[in-house]
Amino acid sequence: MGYNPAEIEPKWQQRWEEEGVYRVPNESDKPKYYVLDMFPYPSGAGLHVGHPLGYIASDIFARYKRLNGYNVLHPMGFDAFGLPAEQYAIETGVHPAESTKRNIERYRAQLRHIGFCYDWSREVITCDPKYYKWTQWIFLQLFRHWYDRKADRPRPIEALIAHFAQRGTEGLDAACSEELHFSAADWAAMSARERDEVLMNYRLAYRKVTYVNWCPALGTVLANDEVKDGVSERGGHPVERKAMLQWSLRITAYAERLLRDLEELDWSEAMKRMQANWIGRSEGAQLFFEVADSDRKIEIYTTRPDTIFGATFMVLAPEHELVPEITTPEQREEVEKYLEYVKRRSERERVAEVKDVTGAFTGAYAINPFTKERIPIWISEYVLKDYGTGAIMAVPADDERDRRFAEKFGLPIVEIIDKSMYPGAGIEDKVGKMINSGFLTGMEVKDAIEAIIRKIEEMGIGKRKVNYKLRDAIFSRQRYWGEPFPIVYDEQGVAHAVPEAELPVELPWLDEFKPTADGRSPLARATDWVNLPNGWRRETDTMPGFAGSSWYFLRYMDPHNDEAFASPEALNYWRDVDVYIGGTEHAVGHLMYSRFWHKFLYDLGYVPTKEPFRKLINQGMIQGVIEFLYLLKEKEDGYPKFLSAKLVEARGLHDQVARIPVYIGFVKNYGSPDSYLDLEGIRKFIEWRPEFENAIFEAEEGVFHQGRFAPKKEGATDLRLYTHSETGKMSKRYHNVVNPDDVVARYGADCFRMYEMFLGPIEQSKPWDTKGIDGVSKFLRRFWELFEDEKGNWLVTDEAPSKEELKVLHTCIKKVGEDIRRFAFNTCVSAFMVAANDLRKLDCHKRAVLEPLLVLMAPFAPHLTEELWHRLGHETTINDAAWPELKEEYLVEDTITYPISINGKKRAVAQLPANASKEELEKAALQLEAIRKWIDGKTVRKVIVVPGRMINIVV
RNA sequence: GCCGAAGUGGCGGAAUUGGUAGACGCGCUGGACUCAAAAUCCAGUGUCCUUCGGGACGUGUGGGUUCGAGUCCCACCUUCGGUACCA
Repeated sequence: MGYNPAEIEPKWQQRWEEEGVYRVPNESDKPKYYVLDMFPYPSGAGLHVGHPLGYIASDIFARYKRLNGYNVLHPMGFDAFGLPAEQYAIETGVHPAESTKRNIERYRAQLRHIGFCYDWSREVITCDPKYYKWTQWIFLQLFRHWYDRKADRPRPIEALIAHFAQRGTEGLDAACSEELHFSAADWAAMSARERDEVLMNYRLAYRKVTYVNWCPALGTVLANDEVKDGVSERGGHPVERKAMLQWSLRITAYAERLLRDLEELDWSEAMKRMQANWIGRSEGAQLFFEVADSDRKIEIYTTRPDTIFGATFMVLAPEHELVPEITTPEQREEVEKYLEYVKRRSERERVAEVKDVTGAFTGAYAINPFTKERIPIWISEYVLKDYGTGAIMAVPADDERDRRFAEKFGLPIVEIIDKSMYPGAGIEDKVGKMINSGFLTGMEVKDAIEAIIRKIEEMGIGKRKVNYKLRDAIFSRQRYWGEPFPIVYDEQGVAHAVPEAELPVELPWLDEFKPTADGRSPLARATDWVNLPNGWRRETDTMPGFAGSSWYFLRYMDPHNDEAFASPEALNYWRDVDVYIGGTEHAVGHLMYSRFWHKFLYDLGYVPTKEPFRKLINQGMIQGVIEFLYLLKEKEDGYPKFLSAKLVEARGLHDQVARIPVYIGFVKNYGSPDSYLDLEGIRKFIEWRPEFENAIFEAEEGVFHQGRFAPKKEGATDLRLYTHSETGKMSKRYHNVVNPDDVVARYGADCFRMYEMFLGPIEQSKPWDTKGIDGVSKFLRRFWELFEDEKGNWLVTDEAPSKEELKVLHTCIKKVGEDIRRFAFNTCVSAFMVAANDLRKLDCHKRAVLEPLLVLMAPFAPHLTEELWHRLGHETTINDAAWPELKEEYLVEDTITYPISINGKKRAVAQLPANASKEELEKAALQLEAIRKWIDGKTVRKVIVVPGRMINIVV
């Protein structure tokens, strides 16, 4: 009897599954609605309580939409290719396919326990050959197309070949890596190999030389976040930048459209701004500087061509192709030393470093086309090869970094802008009057920019250009656990697409996952697979994590189709994702790539919408508390020694201790400032980390060593080894993962769902704290008791509800409806609590009130409401009920409680009629006793009355 | 560094459009029930002062706009996310 989630939840989960309650058809008279979660990467640690936050929110919204008459697509799947599984394989020898399968099963079971309304028949797993067949297929479409800027859409590569055969590059305006110029005759004379290289310059999926973080000691390529301070995070081995021929995707061809189409999206302004900044559109000029005493030219891009008279030196990216050529013999040694240094620097370090600029002089000079002066050419890490042209004209007077560079290396600074009439304008603000600038002198910056560009174009040394910070996406990984490329190379090294009929190119089974000695992917070891009978060879790189996740939302629409990635019928019915919920950590990467792929498929006529995700909701992270023990860096008498955090504090030993994360299950008062290990906790800790078996543990009360406790204080029998608590990521490595299964087992899924929502707004990050969950649990029991008392007596009656009871109900209908629509689920839970409290006070057990309330709460607590719904006599699922209609007439009040302020400070409240006029309200307020005492003897200067809101008297 | 977000009681948070700051819940305090404890129920709970009427202060810090600012503007501090091979 009574509310027993352990009984009703598995029962309903099973029945829903048996009856296919959450199966979604691809045809329906109802309007469609697509609610999507960012699918998880199934890590070995399992789901923690942070993951379901967004899933619960989307589940509530999907259920809400279904109750409002929509055919709702709400699927789930797994992003299953990726680095961690491969890393795990290298460490343990367990094949990624096996660990991934196991992890997915665990995730699936965990998700099931929470009672989501997923249509599991539509599950998508990116490492499944049936799925990645189509990832490869889309890649091939990219490979087979180039972007025609005139037509503003991709066209088949055959059209480009025809163009070259007829006219060479003449009249071509195509997205490319490098502007090429050749004639039809040149094209005709090219070898197959040369033609392949030319076409690579235009393909949307193409190969070029790019740099990777190569760690010779580990024999592997590292992700940027695996590199810290120029060495590998694991092991601290040196890392260098190594050039490799790799696949890239020409996302830059879509830069303008990716930027422009942001406007029509229902995303937060912050998110749109982040995407826009990532795309980084700028307007400026592209121009050439001649290298002195040479026929070489250096191409630069600048957003400030107006400052060219102040360009007193040039800086090239260290990797710039002209560097070896122009470096003079005297400077060779210095330049090479500098290149050696840069090789060890990560890209992030290179741009982030602002305090200390570094560089080297090449010995060569360029000619400033306007001042005609010889200006030195330097190289420096702050100029990046892949941004702009990899070369800049340095204007120390008007650019912060250039100025620092000039100051450090004693280069001339020529002031070119007078900003005296713009007080407060920063060095890089585009305002001021030009000085020392030849024909530009006296102009305003804005006019000067226009004038100089016109002049540059007139002189034929450059042209106006729009540039994007967005770079093409490197699409090769020298890894095993990813999609193989559907590409083969012939004897001459020319890339060919694998015929569509032969897709998927399946990933061969390997037992050794380390890359080869020269940095090629582990797949290179699968020689039987790599070498084809006709002498051709397969591509051995694999695709990155974002390949499979860039289009998975389309596959859910028609997940078992073997003829197409999804049928046109399914695509035309579901169209796009109406609401997409996921973390901000994907703000740029995943969302940008998905938008790019989607636009490409749209251009080819495969999908009916320009954008994949109409509305985006960003969910915050649920953080964990990390509990650290302090371990002295110096051993004491040869024993490791742990100190209570309070002792470390008192003795000021922070510099002399290391922090060892401890499993939170051992810690008393977990999460509070005075969390600690007692003797029992220490024993568990030693059992868990046997290497500390002989360690000394010292706290205020005494010392524990080798199983014995020596009290410092008389009579002490236990100690408190205080831990240091910090909020941070919930992660296996900090041993602070809270498993939703444990919470569900203790409180039930409905309680878990509501508590996660009750914690706060979904878009905010917050630490997980189990303490508050009792409140929600208590609420659910009280809610149940509106229907059935503890003794099992059914209380629901068919009496007509009172006006007051209807007001409680309709207040809740209004609040919950509004709040679900604005994704404020935390306040919905409060609204349910308020309603339950009020109804309990009114001793209301009437069906006419409770039944609609049940429907309101069904999205939040699906099991409990389904159970009570059936007990009320319904035979069909509550998911097919109708959302209760709001009747405003039950909410109107006769009187309103007005706050009355003097000079903006509240001094009194008064019940006044709701229909009173401004004048009546003013009069009533001035007559109040509590108000008179404030205004007596003063003049009332003004009375502000906002009907329905407040009254303010100014004296 | 750059881009983005957030700072409100002891804690999670509420205040939707510039209009009663602290809804709802946790915790805490007191009471009821109980041999006792748990559970449950009732009452109180921002801080300080108080003659117990009330008063002063209070939304990261400093300034500003306004009859009125948690909300708008300027500057700063702190924390979190991203920064292109973690997913």
